[in-house]
Amino acid sequence: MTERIQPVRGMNDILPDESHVWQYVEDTIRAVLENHGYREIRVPVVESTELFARSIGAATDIVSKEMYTFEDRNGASLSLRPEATAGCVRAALTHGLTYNQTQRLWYAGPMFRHERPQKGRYRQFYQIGAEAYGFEGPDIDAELIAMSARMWARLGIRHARLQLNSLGTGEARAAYRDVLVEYFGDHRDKLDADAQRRLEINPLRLLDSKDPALAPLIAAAPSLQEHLDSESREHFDALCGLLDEIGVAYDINPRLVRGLDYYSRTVFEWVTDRLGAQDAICSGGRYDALVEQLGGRPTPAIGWALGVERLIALLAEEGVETPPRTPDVYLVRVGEAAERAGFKLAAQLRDAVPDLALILNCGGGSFKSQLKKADRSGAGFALILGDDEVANESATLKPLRTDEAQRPVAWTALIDCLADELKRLRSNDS
RNA sequence: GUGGGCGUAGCUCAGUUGGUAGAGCCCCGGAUUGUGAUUCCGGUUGUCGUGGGUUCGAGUCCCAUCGUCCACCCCA
Repeated sequence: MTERIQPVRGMNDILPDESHVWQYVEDTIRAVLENHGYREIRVPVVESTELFARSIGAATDIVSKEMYTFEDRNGASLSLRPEATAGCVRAALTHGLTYNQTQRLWYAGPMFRHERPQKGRYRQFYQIGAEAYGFEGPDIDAELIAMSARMWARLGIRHARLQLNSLGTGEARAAYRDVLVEYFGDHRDKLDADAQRRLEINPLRLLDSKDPALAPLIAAAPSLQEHLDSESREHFDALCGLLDEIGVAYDINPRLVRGLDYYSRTVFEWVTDRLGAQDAICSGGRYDALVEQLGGRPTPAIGWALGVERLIALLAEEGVETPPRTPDVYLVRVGEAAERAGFKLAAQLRDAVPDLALILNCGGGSFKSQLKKADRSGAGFALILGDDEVANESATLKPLRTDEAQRPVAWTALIDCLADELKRLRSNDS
């Protein structure tokens, strides 16, 4: 045997047995997004490396060591997108979507980060995200958060909690950063190499360190909330008020800081205690400075992204059932004459009843094994075609999911019969 | 990038101190049956992740390598 080619590490196949769960999640979320007036945008998987360096931050781990970066044939440095916000903003600027207008957008697709895979973390992973441009007030923050809460409800997810914080404006955040650097700098001797590296690269992230040795130091650190500018404080209080009003519960977590440089003011994260280390299923926040940073006019912006794999894992963890769509009819053909007649019959039925989900048994097999397959397919009916049936131009319609008796149906009556049965099947479903 | 666990049939796994590769599920054929559940009989499936080494002999011991899982880091 020839040597097999292995799949790329951290990149997964989504097999037929699981793809229906993906479709359930995608369909449910898409419906909620569209119902809130968000419209789909599709942006490239590949962008100039510069775009990510300028938006996410050149010093972040994502950009400095996790991107799939390569040169194209002209020598330009390109990267597979590690997230889609940068691409959405770039597309908005390219096409003038934020010029004197607001936008509500959503996207879905694969992202790429060269990390060591583990539970809930893969090198190719799927995100669905929502972005809103040009909205100043806290009501859009609340809308985006409420929309995500509504998605969990629709999907059947119960174990997700909302963490909320405000980083303040860019200036306030920068000032606080300096205060933090000074504070932790004074206690440098208590920081291990890892923490010291964080202090250099992203001091805010020291606050959400998991290292218990740092806990006392973090607890005594100057608080972000105290350094919030009054405008951000008002915005944040208003957001909390709006969430209170519609009954969306949240925890204010002053240690919630985001890893991407572009965030400012409102930040939030939906976390769960059911998924192990990768516990964030959806996170986002404001990035009011990003549009300008990428060459546009100052434009307020906010968005979130959810991890589809994590959502699906959580769904399984919560025991949410997502049964696959089953066929309506499984056509069993026994014998050569039946195979020929059945093939033609199947084509006629499919043309006449567009909604009909019909599986044609191919490749033979005994009558018994075919019927077994029909049963396992979950079909509502087996339509049996043997020598006898062909001889008198009929087929035997055998209900599989009920105790009803099988009955012969003439070929000429089959289309009407199946249309009727389809109606019954569909009304039973709902 | 760092650390630890694990790689045996399509799937889930067993395989004693080194001695001729197994079970269940699945799949296929048949018997029984209420033409499909149950029960019974028969059948197919393996470079034991890969490459070296030790040994008369390696799935088992040693080394390397790849993959995978979990955690750190990072983050959806």
